[in-house]
Parts: sequence; structure tokens; C-alpha cells
Amino acid sequence: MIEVMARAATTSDVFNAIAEPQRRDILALLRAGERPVTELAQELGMTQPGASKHLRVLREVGLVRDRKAGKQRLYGLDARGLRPVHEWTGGFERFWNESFDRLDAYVQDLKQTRQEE
Amino acid sequence: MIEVMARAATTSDVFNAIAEPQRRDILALLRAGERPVTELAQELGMTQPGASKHLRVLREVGLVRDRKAGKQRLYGLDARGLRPVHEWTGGFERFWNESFDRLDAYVQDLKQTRQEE
DNA sequence: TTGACGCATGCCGATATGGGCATATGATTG
DNA sequence: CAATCATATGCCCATATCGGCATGCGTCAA
Repeated sequence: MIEVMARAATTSDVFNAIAEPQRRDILALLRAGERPVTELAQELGMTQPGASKHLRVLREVGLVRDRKAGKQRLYGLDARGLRPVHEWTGGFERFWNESFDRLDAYVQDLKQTRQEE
Repeated sequence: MIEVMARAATTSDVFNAIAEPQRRDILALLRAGERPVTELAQELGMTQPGASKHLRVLREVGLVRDRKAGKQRLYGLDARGLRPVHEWTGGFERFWNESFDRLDAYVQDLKQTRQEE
């Protein structure tokens, strides 16, 4: 299975899975509790097949869990997978507090950082 | 320009831009300071054109800045765009601390949440 | 001016996406 | 069993991806 790489699959990664706005919307909505597919679709203004497909991706990366409830299938949040993303971005916290207003300062700062290596 | 949507462009969003592992590597490396393209490519084991392309994406979403330095072009980090991602994931913090060890507990919890609506 | 170097861009190929739509699959009820 | 409701899938299309490779373009040195 030698795959001639193109863009990584949405299911390859939590980062890829949440790159899609609608999937982020689903996750956000699920914070309020379990929801059956159709309800999700309605509340977010997407078609049922559309919702199902996004839920599939979310399920495959483990951000969502489902359980049967009679005729329905309830989807619930499992946010643990978001933690790595939060931590990764957190590693840049000290950088987004820097002032970039003046290019001068920016350049100075970088030069300095570079010298400290 | 009616675009029959496919997967969103990598430049449409910071979320999409950082969905690519190599781009995350670039950002991480840039925390140590500015770097010319070739150096980045070498240190991360990618081709020069490859690095340039990823840097282009990062530049377009504003995660990176560049400035000419003679023959070279130095790229530097501008992490401010990562903040929204950090905050978005942070909105799920209380959820990833929940215990999912026993499915029972999980189901109980969701049932309860649902009733509280 | 001519090279050489550093980087950006263009083109190609293989792949996967997300939307729309139809339909298959499952479970429930009468 | 048949009809119905809830979901999942399959297929098609247009698009953009990422990698590889060649090449264009700007800058600096001899």
C-alpha cells in the first residue's frame, strides 16, 4: 500500500479532523450533551448524510462516541483528543504576547534570540 | 466565483494551516529564531521547494513573517494566530478531565447532562 | 558580464475531500 | 410481514492538496 502522498486524511489526526469548521461546530454543540444525528444536522443546518459523514470522521479520531438508543444513535463528546492540540498551541504562548507593532522591535527580538542559541 | 466546495484551502484558516505536520514542525523550529529557507529545509529533512511552499501557506495565514537579508530570506514566527486555536480547544478543558474509564459512568454522565437541558 | 547561490513558482500525478442525491441497512411499530 | 423512521453508504463532481522536478528570478561576487 504505497500511497503517493497527497493531503493527509482528515482521519489521520485530530488536527486534520478539526480543520473543518462544521466538525468544530458539531463538537461545540455536543458540549451540551448527547444528540442524535438528525437533531445535530438540523441545529447546524446541514443535511443528514452530511452530518453522518462528519460524525464518522470525528468518531474515527476518537473525538466522539456513539451508542445506540433504539432507533436512534446518540453521539457524545470525548474531548480528550483535543488536549494535545491545546498543549501544542500552548507551547507558543510566550510568543503571541510579544509586541509586533513595530517591525524594528520584531527584528531586534529575533536577532537576539538567534544569538542566544 | 462559485466554488463547488471540496476540502477547504490550507490557507483558509489557521486550523487548516496547522493540520499539516511539517508545517507544525516549521513553527516549532522557528521558536528558536529566524531561519533562512534552506536551513529550515535541511534541519527538517525536506526539499527547498517543499519548505518554500509550506512557508507560503504559513505566511498567508499570518503565522510567519519574512524579511529579506541579502541573498537570503529570513522567516520568523508570528504566533498570534495560534491563540484562537488554543482558546477554542481550551473551551473543552472541563470535558477532557471527565472519567471515561467505565462506559457506565460515561453513559450516566451524558444522560444527566441531557436532562439538565 | 557571467556565474553561482537562495528562493519562489509552475506543472504533473495521485489522492482525498465535501456537497448533493439516491439508496442500502437497522430497528420499531402496527 | 410490511411500512416507517433514523442512519450509514455509495457514487459523482469539482477542487486543492503535497511531493517531485525543472526552471524562473533576484542578489552578490569575481
